[in-house]
Amino acid sequence: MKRPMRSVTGPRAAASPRPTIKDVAARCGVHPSTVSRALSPAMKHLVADDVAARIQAAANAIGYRLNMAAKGLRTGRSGLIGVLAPDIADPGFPPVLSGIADHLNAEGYATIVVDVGSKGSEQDLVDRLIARGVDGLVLATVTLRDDVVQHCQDAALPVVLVNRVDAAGLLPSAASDDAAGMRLAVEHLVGLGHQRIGHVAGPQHISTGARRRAGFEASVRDAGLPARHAPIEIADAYTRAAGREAALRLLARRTRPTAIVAANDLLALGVYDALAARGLACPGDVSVVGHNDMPFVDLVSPPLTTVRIAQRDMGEAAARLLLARIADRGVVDDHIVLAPQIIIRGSTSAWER
Amino acid sequence: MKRPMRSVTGPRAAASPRPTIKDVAARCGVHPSTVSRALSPAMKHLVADDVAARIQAAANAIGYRLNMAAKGLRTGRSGLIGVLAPDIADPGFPPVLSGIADHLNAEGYATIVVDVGSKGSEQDLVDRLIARGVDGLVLATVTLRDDVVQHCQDAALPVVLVNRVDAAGLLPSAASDDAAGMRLAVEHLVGLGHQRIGHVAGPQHISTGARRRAGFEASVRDAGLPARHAPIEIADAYTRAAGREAALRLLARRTRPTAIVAANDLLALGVYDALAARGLACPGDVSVVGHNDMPFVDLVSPPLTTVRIAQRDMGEAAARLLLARIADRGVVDDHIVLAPQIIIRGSTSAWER
DNA sequence: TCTGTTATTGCAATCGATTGCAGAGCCGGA
DNA sequence: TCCGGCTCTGCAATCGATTGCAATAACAGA
Repeated sequence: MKRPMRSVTGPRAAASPRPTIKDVAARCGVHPSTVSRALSPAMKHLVADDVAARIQAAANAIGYRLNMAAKGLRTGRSGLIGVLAPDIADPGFPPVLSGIADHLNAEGYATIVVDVGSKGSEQDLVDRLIARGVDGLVLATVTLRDDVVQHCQDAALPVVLVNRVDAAGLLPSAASDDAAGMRLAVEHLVGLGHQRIGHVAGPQHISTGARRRAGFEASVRDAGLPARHAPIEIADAYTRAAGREAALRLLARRTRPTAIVAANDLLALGVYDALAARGLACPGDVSVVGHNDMPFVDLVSPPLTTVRIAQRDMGEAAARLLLARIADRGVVDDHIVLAPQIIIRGSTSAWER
Repeated sequence: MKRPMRSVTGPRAAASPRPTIKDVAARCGVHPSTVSRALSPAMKHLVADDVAARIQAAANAIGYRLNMAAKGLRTGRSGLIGVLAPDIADPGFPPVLSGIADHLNAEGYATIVVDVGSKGSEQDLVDRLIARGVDGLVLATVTLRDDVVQHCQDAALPVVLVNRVDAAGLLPSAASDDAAGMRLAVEHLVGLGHQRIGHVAGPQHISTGARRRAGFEASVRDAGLPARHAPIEIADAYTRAAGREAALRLLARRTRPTAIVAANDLLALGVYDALAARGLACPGDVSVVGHNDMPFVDLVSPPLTTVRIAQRDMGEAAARLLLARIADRGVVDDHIVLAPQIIIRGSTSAWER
């Protein structure tokens, strides 16, 4: 009776409307609430086994699928998680995203990825996610002192950082041990006999930039190198071009470093460019170490020696952390740090002179 | 000050519940329906200007945000689009995704990306997206003859393919002109004097694999090369390892090709591996051409000559196509094909002997 | 002054699922 | 035979927003 009515009323009525819990109920001669219970693992124990089975069967028969929007409206949980990424196209990010999404997926959550590119304010993007009712946010974008964080606090939205930390260390995060990574790099070079090691640092308002720089300074100090033998130039973005510029400045110094540690593989590739521009050989004249071990850096020439960080694990850890926060808002803030590993390839060699 | 307060009141009680349309209504002394109209661009003309302004102000004042779940429930449109990707970590995909997401975002849609990795059946993933009420799907995974397509048809769900086409050409799609791409590659090599050109083809159940192969065959024929001088080996996946195996088979042939066209950059890198394994130089002994121009292939050694496809545009076109379908289900199916471009780098050189 | 518009606003049903509460039926024990 | 207690199911309210319809007011024209 209802159907015909509808098709008269509207243009798109032809497509059979998705079956609802009511349809299943009608087919089984039970009340919708019973169907709801039978189909919910948590409430299933409240309904008789045979009835539950009948309902299950009917649901399958007519291809019933739960409507998440309706459920979300009633329960206040959407099962949606937002992920803010600085740039999806950055080759470093997909593995992290994959780790996040896989874990969340397994737990029944769906992931909305938002690229915070040139687009309007990050605030606004967050607001749109809030409008969608996300249950939490994974931020891969946060700078050391960031408004977005406060914004989320105000909205009482669970948040975790991935591959970043905030200045105050207030937010839970999953990140690589930046200091340890730099130590691996510096010790590798020192072990090869290098005495003058430069650093192309990343932007200092990003935690990886600041922390890797600090790690570099500490490692170099511990290795007994005087500061003037460990010059630092800061790149203003994590790009190949910025790496090139910074490296050129480093190479222009009075005492040229025999090795350069870059804060990031992209920067390291920029260092390659700079060396080429100056007619210097790598690793013959200058050894280079990167950071992140992003895909295909083993294929560049020379294959890049770099610090591998556990990106997938990082993503998964972040997801787990977020879920824990969502489940119990009183949980202690956690900082998961993942151990890096140095991958020695062809861009570093012994220095003997 | 804020934190303690919150923790005193209880784990989540303190967080003031998100203001609803009712709160705004109460604050303005009007009925919720009036608020709804005032805040909806399409219905705004129904409410007096001064009232609308008052409502706007109040909404801003208390930080009101529309609840998409509720709206979606009522209107039947979620503003969510699902994207099925074969593998997010594949460096070829992010640019496409970025194109899709940016366009959809600008139109007010949010994108849920699902990695169809080792995970359970694709059907199931689609069902979960349907449960979330997605308004449409972008499929980057479809094989030539695929159940998923039928599944979506059954669900009356608008679908577009990206970087793929279906065997029957029934579905709208945005893809690169594979035949033209292969023609560019072959003509480039023929122009360099190559007379024996091999092809490492991609999996034949994927449209790019089949179409690029066909394009190769046609181009080679048109160039006047006999088929026996244009051997083909099929890789069983788009991976570096599979490319290596196929290339090894190609190199083992009686008359070794002097150039190899790979269906994909990843396969081309596998060809590099095979050449290295056989002690052959590229491009000295064998020239290599890839396809896609994925990030950083300009940095490998030698820099890869490859066919660049317009990935970002492809994503954007797919998004536009999908939105058109959603707006008007009767729209004619469209196949958008994007023109490729050859990027000549260091992996190809003249053949003179 | 009366009638017919037109411009605004309110009312109430609705989307689909969840859940506290109440009622029905049944069992065993006294 | 009656009662407490248990299991299972139904009822109805609810989540937040939208929208067809009705109601009111204001206003123009006759």
